[in-house]
Amino acid sequence: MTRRRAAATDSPGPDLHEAVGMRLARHDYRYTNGRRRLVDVIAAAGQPVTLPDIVVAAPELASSSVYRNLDVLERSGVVDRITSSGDHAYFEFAEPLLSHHHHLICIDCGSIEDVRLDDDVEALVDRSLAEAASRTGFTPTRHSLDLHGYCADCA
Amino acid sequence: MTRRRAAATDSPGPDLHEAVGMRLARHDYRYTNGRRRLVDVIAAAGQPVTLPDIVVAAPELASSSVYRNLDVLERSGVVDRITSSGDHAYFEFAEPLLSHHHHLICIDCGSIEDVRLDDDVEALVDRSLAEAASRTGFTPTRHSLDLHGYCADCA
DNA sequence: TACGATATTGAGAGTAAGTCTCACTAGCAA
DNA sequence: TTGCTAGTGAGACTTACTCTCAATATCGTA
Repeated sequence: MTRRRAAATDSPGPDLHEAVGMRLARHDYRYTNGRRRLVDVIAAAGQPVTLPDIVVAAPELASSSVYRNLDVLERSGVVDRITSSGDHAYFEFAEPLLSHHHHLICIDCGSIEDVRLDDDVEALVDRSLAEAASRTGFTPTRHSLDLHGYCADCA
Repeated sequence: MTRRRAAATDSPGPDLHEAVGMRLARHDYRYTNGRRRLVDVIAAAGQPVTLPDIVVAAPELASSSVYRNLDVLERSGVVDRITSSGDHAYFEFAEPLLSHHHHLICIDCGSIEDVRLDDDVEALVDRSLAEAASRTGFTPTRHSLDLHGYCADCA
């Protein structure tokens, strides 16, 4: 599979953990060893990961706890869940832990890569969407702009 | 739930069925009574529907056949599958049977509404994405631009 | 440091969306 | 009509994910 950027180090700096800890605390969650390990795995992957990816990278983590903690991290705004058409959901750090970006989703193998767009494109999209949403009484929290197609390996 | 447009009539014109039949034929699929009924239900809904929606509207259709036929319709380019974070996948007509649009996805109740954006915004998004994708060898087939947030009922 | 209250963990049972099987039926070509 | 193949439907099956509950880790307080 093509890695779109170099994998992070296995031990991310204290800033990431500090930011995650603050977000958890804001929601009255504890930053336990298991959650710290989970954050390490996601950081080390450097790309959206599935539950099997996580358990392979950290077999000492129980699946049930990983599912539960991914949910906790999502509620705390640490992680975003990406539901593609594949079997598993993908997880990656939410903004601003990871800068704003979008996804190239392979409709064949289900892999997901990140891409970034120009700021002015983002601004225009946000403005148009907000305008369209306000017409229906919808309160937006974020947008997701994904490109579906075939990755380099499956083309 | 807020309907974003009036429901279509229960009997869509022959043009829809003709277009669907042609797409199925192109993939060597037959346009059977069950598939025709399924197309009728999706057309009558006038919004993305889940499998339970379909079975409630047409109890004479067997779930297993509906799943199989949604798959056939998707392969034939008649229908698009929208995987939100809810329990069920949503289905709606693919382009050009339904004009290009995007989704307002409620992160509370999971409902999905359609919205349309200005053509120049769409063009810019397409250009930016195509450019970004080409850098990684990705071959795009379509983009999905969804806005996540709270619908008027859940806000 | 010790303690008590409580959040978290982990193994495994449970749930349910979606897929598969297979005998039967409908659709189509000749 | 006849024969061949695609499609159907009831229900078994798979499996991603959730729930349960006894055991354990965490944290505030003294």
